[in-house]
Amino acid sequence: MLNGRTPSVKDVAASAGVSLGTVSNVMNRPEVVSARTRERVERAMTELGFVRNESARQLRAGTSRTLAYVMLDGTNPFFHDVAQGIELAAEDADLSLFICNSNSRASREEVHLDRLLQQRVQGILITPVDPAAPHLDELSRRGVPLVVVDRVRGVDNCCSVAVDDVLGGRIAVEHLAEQGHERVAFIGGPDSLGQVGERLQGAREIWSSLGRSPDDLIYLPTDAMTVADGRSAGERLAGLPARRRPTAAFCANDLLALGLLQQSIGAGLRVPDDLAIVGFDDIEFAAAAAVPLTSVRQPRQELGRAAAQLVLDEATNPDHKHSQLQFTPELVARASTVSRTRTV
Amino acid sequence: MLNGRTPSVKDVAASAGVSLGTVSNVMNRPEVVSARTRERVERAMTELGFVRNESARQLRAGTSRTLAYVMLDGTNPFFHDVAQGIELAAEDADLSLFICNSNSRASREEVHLDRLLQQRVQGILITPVDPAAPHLDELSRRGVPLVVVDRVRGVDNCCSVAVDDVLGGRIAVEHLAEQGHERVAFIGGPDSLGQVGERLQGAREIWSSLGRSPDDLIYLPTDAMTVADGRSAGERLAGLPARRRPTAAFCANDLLALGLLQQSIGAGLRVPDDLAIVGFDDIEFAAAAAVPLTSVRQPRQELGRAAAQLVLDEATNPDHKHSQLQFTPELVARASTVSRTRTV
DNA sequence: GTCGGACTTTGAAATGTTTCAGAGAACGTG
DNA sequence: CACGTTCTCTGAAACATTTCAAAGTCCGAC
Repeated sequence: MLNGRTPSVKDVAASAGVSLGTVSNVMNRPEVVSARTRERVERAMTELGFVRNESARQLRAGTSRTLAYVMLDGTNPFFHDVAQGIELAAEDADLSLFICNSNSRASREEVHLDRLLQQRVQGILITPVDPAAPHLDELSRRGVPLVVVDRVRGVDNCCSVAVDDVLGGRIAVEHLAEQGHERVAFIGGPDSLGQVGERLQGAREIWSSLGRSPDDLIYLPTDAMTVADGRSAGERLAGLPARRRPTAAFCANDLLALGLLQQSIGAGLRVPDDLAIVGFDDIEFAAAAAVPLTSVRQPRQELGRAAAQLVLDEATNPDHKHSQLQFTPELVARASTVSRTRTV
Repeated sequence: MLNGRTPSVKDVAASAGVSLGTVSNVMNRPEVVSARTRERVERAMTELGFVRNESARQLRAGTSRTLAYVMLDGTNPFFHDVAQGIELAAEDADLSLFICNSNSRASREEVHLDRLLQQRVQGILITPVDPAAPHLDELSRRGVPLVVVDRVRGVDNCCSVAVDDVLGGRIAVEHLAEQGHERVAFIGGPDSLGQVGERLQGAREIWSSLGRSPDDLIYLPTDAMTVADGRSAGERLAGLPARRRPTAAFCANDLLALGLLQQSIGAGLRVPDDLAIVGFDDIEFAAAAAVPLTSVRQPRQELGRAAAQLVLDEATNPDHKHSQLQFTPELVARASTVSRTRTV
């Protein structure tokens, strides 16, 4: 009857001696079918090794069972933690999660979005290359539930989930000031990145509100936020005349901080005595560094989980209101700023 | 005409004044339709904002346009690099890649596989929790193209891609011996993991072939292969009586090595002078460590790329033969074993 | 007995594509 | 002007599900 073909509902129905509709009922509302037939159908299903064809289901039912996350940079563990949070929420809602990676390339991002549209996914979470990109508006216009993660869009035409970056900058620099540092570097870039700008802004705010001179908060811009950029920032730092050289650095993410840490130790500096370092994100590897890294923690999994919940609300709740969630970052002090502490 | 509905081929056809079939032809074999109509149809498509419904396409065409990778442990960057390699190959073949994460839980793995089956993905790549699990046989029996990545299955009923772990163990320990170490620790576990066993075996082989006593190669088993396990191994190492204490450690992966490095430096040891450390995998963070880590490099992206090619071959080539690809690992010497070297 | 209701099951329609045999049109050739 | 070719286009069938109105069955109450 079925020669090699993978068995369909029809085959199951035939084998169990019932109609198509009944088999479908067994799968979708088992309570309406009598125990006797249900059993018979279930036996037939396992005997034939039946596996529901999700394409057909989706085509007819009109609703897909997957969410998607387009992450920005696969080499930064931060985004994997966010993805993990999304996955947990998706699992709770019994959905699959499609993870894509734009690798910071707008063109790649567009290709992914296009495919996801074709797939008719139930909702899209994204950390966009450029939050202002028109193809994101396009999505909203089409009515695809959309949540921007770890970024914010100018307008409130979609949900977003992020952390208060200004506050993050404040607490990082406040911590350094408390440790007695009088000259601090801010390392990060490009400053076209909203977050970099905001973290720097927070740093400057608290710095001046502590009565320090703006000249003592030195901005060392970087091209990107990788470990390599951190290393080269370290070299630039070392090249500064001793009088102007900061005794502490606040890096806009942990990758930079890790690079700076490596470069500094390699150059024979003691951390934190010669140079204190604060990172941002608090990825796993921050705590695992040779000198455990002080970092501004983002609730990474929570970010993802909350974003998933928003996208689900938009997908299922007819009177959904867009909202911009903002989490509060938190300083985790470790040995890279606090001498003789062994917090891990 | 279409009230709120997303437009279908039928709508495009109506709007362009052609038949369904012609619209389909424009999408799938543009060469058979005249330039004039093609243009007209294309205009209609953009005007209506038509997006092909992939479910319907797949249902009718019988073939899906996605591959899937079920990764073992999302917290280990190694697997993300593998995934990246797969993604590149998928991109070349114009396929989407579905990334799942079993988090080392067999139950989670099964859920994912089940969904992928329902999705009728074109092929599955997997780093399984247990390469001998019966649900993997199940897949082969169903005829789903399957490739096991970074593991090998006992029998040759499916393709696999891995690295020569015995050789990896040999070159790591050979390197340490060359550096003059007389007592070496092997850190890793559980040894039920095939790879751990093989790396240990390689270590032992070369050690004895160099005429050293088996007593001087100390096996420190761990519960898992995380940074935390590396730290606790470091504590156990420190607890050994000075006479028996190794001067070098070979860790079965980089996470362990990073943990060991952190613990050692925190305890005031100098690396490599007091303790030399070799890792395995050569993840990005190995090179980024405060003391850059010597590691046995696996060609991570290549692994993924090769696996993807195998799965595609199985999916498309009717006389596909299963093969077990084995890559050759390579030692990357850095400062954690070689004093006053600044290789990064 | 018959009726009404509760509980099951059925069969056909619908979903949005692709495919393919064949219908039409256009045109040069004999 | 009939014919064969070549180039385009069409229309219906097929894919595997879900849904839902309607048909059946059973059972206790009157």
